Amino acid sequence: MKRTQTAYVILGILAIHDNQSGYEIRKTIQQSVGFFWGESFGQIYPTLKKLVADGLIAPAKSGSAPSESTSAPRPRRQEYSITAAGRASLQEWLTVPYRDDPPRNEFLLKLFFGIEAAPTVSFGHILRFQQRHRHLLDTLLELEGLARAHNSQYPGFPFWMLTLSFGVAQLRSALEWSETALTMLSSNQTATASSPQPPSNTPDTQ
Amino acid sequence: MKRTQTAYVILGILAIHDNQSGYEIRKTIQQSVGFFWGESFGQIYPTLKKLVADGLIAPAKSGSAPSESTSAPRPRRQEYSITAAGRASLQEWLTVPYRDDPPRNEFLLKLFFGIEAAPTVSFGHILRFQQRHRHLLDTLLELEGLARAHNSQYPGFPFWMLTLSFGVAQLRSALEWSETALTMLSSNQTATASSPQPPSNTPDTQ
DNA sequence: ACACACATGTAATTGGTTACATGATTTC
DNA sequence: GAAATCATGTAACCAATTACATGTGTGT
Repeated sequence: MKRTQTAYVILGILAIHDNQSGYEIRKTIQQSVGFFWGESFGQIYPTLKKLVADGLIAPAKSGSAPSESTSAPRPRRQEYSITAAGRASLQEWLTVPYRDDPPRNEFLLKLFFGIEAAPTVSFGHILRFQQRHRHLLDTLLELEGLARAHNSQYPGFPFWMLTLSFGVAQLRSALEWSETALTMLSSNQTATASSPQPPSNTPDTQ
Repeated sequence: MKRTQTAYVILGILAIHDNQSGYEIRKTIQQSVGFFWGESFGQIYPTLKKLVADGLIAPAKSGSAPSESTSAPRPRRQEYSITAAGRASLQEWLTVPYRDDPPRNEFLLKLFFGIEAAPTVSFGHILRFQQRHRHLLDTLLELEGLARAHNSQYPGFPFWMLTLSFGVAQLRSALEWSETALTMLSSNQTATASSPQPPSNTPDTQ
């Protein structure tokens, strides 16, 4: 049966750790697969309903601390757990060859057209790229340490490490490349040799 | 003014090489930025019309070989060239900090949930990953050679090489990782040590 | 004769983000 | 009492893919 990728992320997350609310699921996603996968609430909540309708997950009678009053003062908050059918569906999806989404890298695109802009422009993009990647690498290494310390007993642990080490390898190679790219660009810029003023710091687009 | 990314790819391509038809533009895209950017006809043709309407590109009086008959037997085929306004728009876009699209890597996702499936499943994904990446690396290195031989005189050349070397670096690092990943997986598979049968070769999904 | 590359376009659908709306609980 | 976080949901919008429709020119 055809389902969105979002559905399978949710199933996968619940397969690892049951009884999570939509809100929690999103946080878990960010903290585990966040560096290569994102989900928004606008996608998660509708998908949860569909999954319930299809019997792949089941709403749990909200777990801890019933707070001893009948009228249940706790805010409406729904936890879900994966069903046997859900696990089966997840497993089936896992065996299907992954499809690699057609790549779209705006950074590389702007770099490719770099000659059309002032020399500092591309330089600035690469600097920004470097900053972001350094930061991500730090985060990932930290995450790796935490995981090694606290999660090594989980059966899925080796797979988690695999994805992490992939991320680390890619980031390291990207950072190495960025160094050579910067030197290449500055050597090619003959005339405009005023100290390359890095453009106003990460004005947070998007 | 807000425009789609597609619009800027088209502008960029026409900035490098003018007078191309929609069909050609797409081919050029595939052959130049194809390894990190894709465009479909369904996107290109409508965008071309919009760009004309906005005065960023102009339909050219179809160039070569008017075939000397008045009724123009040649199939309708429209070439476009970039206008001054178009070039300005491209340059403006180039200065805007790139936005990195939230990543979505289904390969890593399936690998992350690998424990839920039979051990050979993840192994198979990585093998497939390896094959694809080896192939892409070959293509890229070939492209690099061709570019060095034929395009080194273009002013944009250094930037093209930069994107290529990035791709090559990323692919190499990914391939290295895949080797260690395979050995890790096979060492972890204690019991099921029957020679790990690679699953039926690349059944071309999507 | 057939297949393949050239060539342009539209419609349906999808997968997804963003913004909006609402409200409770906790923490400072 | 203000701010942050928890918590759920809907509506509007969007970029883009896919499939469909149509036809010509070229090479075998």
